[in-house]
Amino acid sequence: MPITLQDVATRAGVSKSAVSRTFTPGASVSAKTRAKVEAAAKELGYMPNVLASSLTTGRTALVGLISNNFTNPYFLEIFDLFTRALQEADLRPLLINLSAEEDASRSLSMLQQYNVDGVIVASSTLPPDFAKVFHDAGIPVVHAFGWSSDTPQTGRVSIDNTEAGQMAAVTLIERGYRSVGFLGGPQNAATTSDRLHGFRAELSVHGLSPEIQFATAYSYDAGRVAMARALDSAPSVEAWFCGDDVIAIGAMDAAAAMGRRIPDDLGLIGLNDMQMTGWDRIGLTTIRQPAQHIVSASVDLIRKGIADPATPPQNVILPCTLVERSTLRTKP
Amino acid sequence: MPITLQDVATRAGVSKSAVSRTFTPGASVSAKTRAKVEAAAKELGYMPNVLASSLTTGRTALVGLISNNFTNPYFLEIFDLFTRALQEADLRPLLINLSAEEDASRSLSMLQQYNVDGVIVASSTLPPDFAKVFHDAGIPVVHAFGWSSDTPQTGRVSIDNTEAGQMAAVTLIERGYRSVGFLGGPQNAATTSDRLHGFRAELSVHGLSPEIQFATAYSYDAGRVAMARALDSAPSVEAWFCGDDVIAIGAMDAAAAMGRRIPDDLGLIGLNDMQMTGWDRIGLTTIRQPAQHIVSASVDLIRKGIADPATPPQNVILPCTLVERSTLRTKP
DNA sequence: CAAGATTTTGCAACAGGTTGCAAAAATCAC
DNA sequence: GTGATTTTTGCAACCTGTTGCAAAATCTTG
Repeated sequence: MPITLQDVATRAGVSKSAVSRTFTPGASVSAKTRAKVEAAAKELGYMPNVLASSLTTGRTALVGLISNNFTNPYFLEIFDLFTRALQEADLRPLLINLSAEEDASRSLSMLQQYNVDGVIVASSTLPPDFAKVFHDAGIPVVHAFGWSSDTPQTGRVSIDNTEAGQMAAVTLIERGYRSVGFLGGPQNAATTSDRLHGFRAELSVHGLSPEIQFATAYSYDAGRVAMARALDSAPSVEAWFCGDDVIAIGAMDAAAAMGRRIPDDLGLIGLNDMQMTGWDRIGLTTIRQPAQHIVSASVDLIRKGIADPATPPQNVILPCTLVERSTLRTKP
Repeated sequence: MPITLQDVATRAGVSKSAVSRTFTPGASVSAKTRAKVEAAAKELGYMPNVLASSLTTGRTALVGLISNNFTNPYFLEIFDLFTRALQEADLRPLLINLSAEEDASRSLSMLQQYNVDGVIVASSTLPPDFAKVFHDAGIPVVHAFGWSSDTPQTGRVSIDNTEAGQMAAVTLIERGYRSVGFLGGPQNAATTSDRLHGFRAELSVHGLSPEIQFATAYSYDAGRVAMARALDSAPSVEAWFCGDDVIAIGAMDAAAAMGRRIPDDLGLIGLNDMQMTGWDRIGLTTIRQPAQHIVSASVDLIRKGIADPATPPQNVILPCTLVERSTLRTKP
């Protein structure tokens, strides 16, 4: 049913090769034959079959986009950015939702069957060696939003989470908070421990040390229960640095439910700066990840990796910035 | 580099055909050869190349997942459900973000190049004939979340938006609201007009007719500006039926900003029941779309369409339900 | 155990392209 | 215009699997 190379060749009165070359950038075809072929192709409505050509070229333009953060609204923004950036680069995202099983090797074999050109791991909770599996299999890979301070074996694009933690500490201290807490995301996530590390280090410079709590997930509910627990066990803490905006929102609601007013009775600072933190009824002060840049840098890295598989893995670390809203008291 | 059929065949001392048949369900292979082949395949770590086999079988297990709602948090829930359901069915979502250009034929040719087995259009704003393009090209397609009352040419799974509008009207009337408004999504969306139609019809039974406003998008900002305008032009309206939860949240904030307390001074009812409507600081009363069912029915339809391309397009219409929270006054 | 029926197997063609190579055509230099 | 270059072209092999077909092997049955 669909039009093939051969059909076009016959129609244009040339060989298959000529047609193939017409559609291969940089191949040798004379202007005349190219014209004939293009005319025939247009008449017939021909579209080369990417899959067939991938057999010989080894290229599919398919990129695995793996994430396990399908419940954090921030990631819708991330997916929006990624799909657009990939489309722009003429790459097609093959989406994998890892919420269920987090087995890298299963994803790997699936993506290998489809001959993906590269893989983007968009997750703050997947372990750093998750991406390594792809790298070891010879597939260009970049882990976005998940940089941590341990050995960099694969491409990474992220903020420096240690620095983010430090920025949170600096901010809280500036505002005169002395008794502060860290309400992190899942305890085993590499990003969480980096953030905690930076937060702690900066505090200790000022002779302070934080109360510590972990939410079990990057979600409203997890943030809410963690904060309820925290308010109970450490009621005197004046301000909390939350591991993520959505956790912070859960925390806000937990605090409100216990009659604490924000920011008068309790300060909160989040991380990410997802859109809805700017909504009136949220107004969360937060540390902004440069999502747009992280995404475009990731796609750039993948493109380079695809263009030249010998490219060594690269790390890109981008700066984050404070976004002031209304969950911290102003300078004392 | 990767292991091929031939490698396994040589290793196992059989022909390529034998290996191929071992991996083809229902093919004729003796237990002995199957065992030999499986052993060899395991040793070598062989994985059949889906793309190569798609050449002859015509099947890729790829499903185009098209949406243009990458800014509405509700759709993250939808993507989560779809990716899981597809994975469960051994289908792979090839994601297309149509936020930029909404040209069906471009998506079509892209997806044709990849030989997708089917297409799911997950959108409430794309026109009903968007999906038709795929259907006409002989690709099984289902339009989820976008059913409207016009002629059904393709598979559709959705709530009955007319009924949803009616349910909103019934609810508002029950609560004693007499002066009500419709704050719809984009005016040209088929779902919007159905909702308006049902809303209006039910009101007219009671001798009422609604104030009408449209937001320019399904987004917080659009809802906020539309409501600001609405409060200005129709300050006496007591309750609004919003086209969507995120619009409703924007509307809540606009009302709050103008000093209207909810639900005392103004009632609001949304549609979708996305997770965050249940957050304390939102607490939106809304009409729930059975997202889980819509998704699983969509995937079922696609599977049927793939299994037997002669299957006629089917429509599935699922019921919605009211979820009471705190943006409507209680019965008078 | 032979004849017939059934199952298993390998060959070779095929799916829709790409590409190295040598022949053919066009271009250039003189 | 001729020979040397350069460019364009088609042939045929190849990419990785699948499948119709006929031959080979195995199983039935009397």
